[in-house]
Parts: sequence; structure tokens; C-alpha cells
Amino acid sequence: MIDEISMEILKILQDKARIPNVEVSRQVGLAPSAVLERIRKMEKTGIIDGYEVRLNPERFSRSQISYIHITTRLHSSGKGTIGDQLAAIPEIQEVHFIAGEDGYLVKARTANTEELGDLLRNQIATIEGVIATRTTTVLHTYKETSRIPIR
Amino acid sequence: MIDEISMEILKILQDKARIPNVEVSRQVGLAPSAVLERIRKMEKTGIIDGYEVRLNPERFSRSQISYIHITTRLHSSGKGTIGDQLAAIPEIQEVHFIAGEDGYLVKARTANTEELGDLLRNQIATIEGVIATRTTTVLHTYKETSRIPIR
DNA sequence: CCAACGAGGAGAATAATATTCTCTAAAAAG
DNA sequence: CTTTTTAGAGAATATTATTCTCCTCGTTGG
Repeated sequence: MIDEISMEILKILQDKARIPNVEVSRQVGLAPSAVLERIRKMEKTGIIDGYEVRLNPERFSRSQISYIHITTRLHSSGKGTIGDQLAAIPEIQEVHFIAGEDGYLVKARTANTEELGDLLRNQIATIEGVIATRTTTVLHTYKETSRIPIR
Repeated sequence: MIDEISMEILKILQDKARIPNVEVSRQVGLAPSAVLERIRKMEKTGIIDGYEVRLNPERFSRSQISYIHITTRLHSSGKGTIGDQLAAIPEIQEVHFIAGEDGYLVKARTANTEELGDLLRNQIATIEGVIATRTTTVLHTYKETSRIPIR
């Protein structure tokens, strides 16, 4: 369903999403109109979900990455699921329901461990059904990408 | 250093990085040339790191997210650091050196648990200095974004 | 207090790109 | 075999990007 040329196009967009269409067409050897049509189609069918800017976290006081395991009561009451409540917190970038621990794994970005503490105390611990948390703080990041490997 | 207008611009780009410049300029109320200059400057100073396309993982057989804790020997020999070797594996999107466990936390994307097993056995366990791994598989994802919260 | 300087922005001119549309070829369907 | 559908080329047109000049305003140094 996605042929070699579309793969080429996507690879180019993974690197430089703001590249002009005409430049993409040059690189893949199709007419601009053809490339445009392919991209439109991939946007429409959901292969392409959107385009985003990649910002430098340090410039926005978001250098501290932490992973938080959250243990929950099995039958939580409260409004909405715990997952949704966690997802609503801006500092939290990822919320996963995980196997084997009755709980969630969450990725947070804060300025420092100070703010991390605030987050844990004021935003997470206060959610109905949360029993305990275990936090893993990141000391150094070797790689951090959302790029999906495509052949 | 980053004023309110630049924030506006960045917020717009976080949503739709391929939006035309002239449209941004309309939304923030500056001339296109002024917006262009601001964006160029932010690219140059590293505030903006790049632009990327967001693809649908399911369309590329990358639905299985897993987090892998990797315990390592303290003084590893081998070529390069373990972190760099992990980072070189395409299925691995994140490699973090973490506090308190002499090891790494790694995020992997595979088609299924089958492939996850392959990854663990053939690519991770074979790295010199790796003592043990503990894998957390994700059952459901509520939120997954790389967007940095900006005020 | 005033002049020189510099940063940023407006606006117009020009260059480049995006988009649309028509035509055609080739593949798929019947 | 036709018919239909799909995808691409290429040209015309619309829109956008980029450059450049001029201007304003805030800052600095005298």
C-alpha cells in the first residue's frame, strides 16, 4: 500500500518536514503535482498524522526527564480513568498502561527535580486511585527521537 | 529572550509545522518578513531544532511499545559506551542513563512481542557489559507526544 | 539632553513554490 | 477486449517565500 517512492517521500519529511514540495519532487524524480497528490493522500488516509517543530528542551526549562511508575487501585472510582487524568497534565508527555503492575508508566519533563517533586505531590498523588509512585530520574540521554523506523 | 510573539509562533508550529509563513504572520499580526526573520533566528540559535513529520505507527508495524531496563557492569570494556551502542539500534527510540540502577532505560518500538524478543536476544543481550534486562510492555497508550509544554 | 547606533519591523518588488487542471498512459476491473 | 480507474506529466495560475530598502523606536555613550 505504501510503495518505494512514498517511502522516499516520508523519509525526506522525517528529516526536514518543512522542505518545499518541489524539492521533494526533485529528489524522488516525480512531478511536483504527483508528489503533492501522494502527500495529500497519505494525510487523508492517516499515514501522515501531522507535522511538528522540534524544540530544544533546554531553552524552555525542560531538561529533566523522569519516568514514573504509578501503582493504582484496581477498581478506581473518581471522574474519568486515571490514564485520562494523567494525560491532561502538560508536563507529562507519555502515559502508558502497562502489563504486570496494575498501573501506568509515565514520562515527565520538568525544569529540575524540584518541579518534579511538585508534580508528584500536587498533580499525581492527588489523583483518586493512585496508591504509590516510583520515579526513575534520567541522568543523561543518549538518544531521544519519535522517528519511526521505516525500511 | 523569547518574547510573547515568538512563543505564539512556536505554538503554531507545534501544531502545524508545515503551515505557510504568511499564514503565521496573519495569526500573530506581523509582516511575513518579520516572522521569517524570527524563525530564522530561532533556527540559528538552536531554539528550533528541526521539523518532522508525525507518522502513524500502526501503518508501519510499530505498534508495540516497550520499556527496557538494562543493567550493566560498572566498568564495561567493549567498543564505545553501551549507551552509544544502544542508540544505534533503529527500533530503540530513547536511551537514557538512569540514576540508582547502574544502567539504562530504553524505549523500543516493534511490530509485536515476537520482534521484541528478537531485539532483546539478538541486539541487546549481545552487547558487552549488559548483565540483565527487565522489560515492561505497554498494553495501551493514553498519550504520547514529544511536544514540549511552553507557557 | 542629545546624537549615534542597532534591532526589528513594514511594505513592495522579485523569485520561488504550491496548486489546479487538462491530457495521457497504463493498470485493473468487468 | 472494452471500460474504468489510477497516477503522473506539464502548463497555467495562485500563493507564498525571500530580499531589500526605508523607517521607527529604544538604547547607549558622550
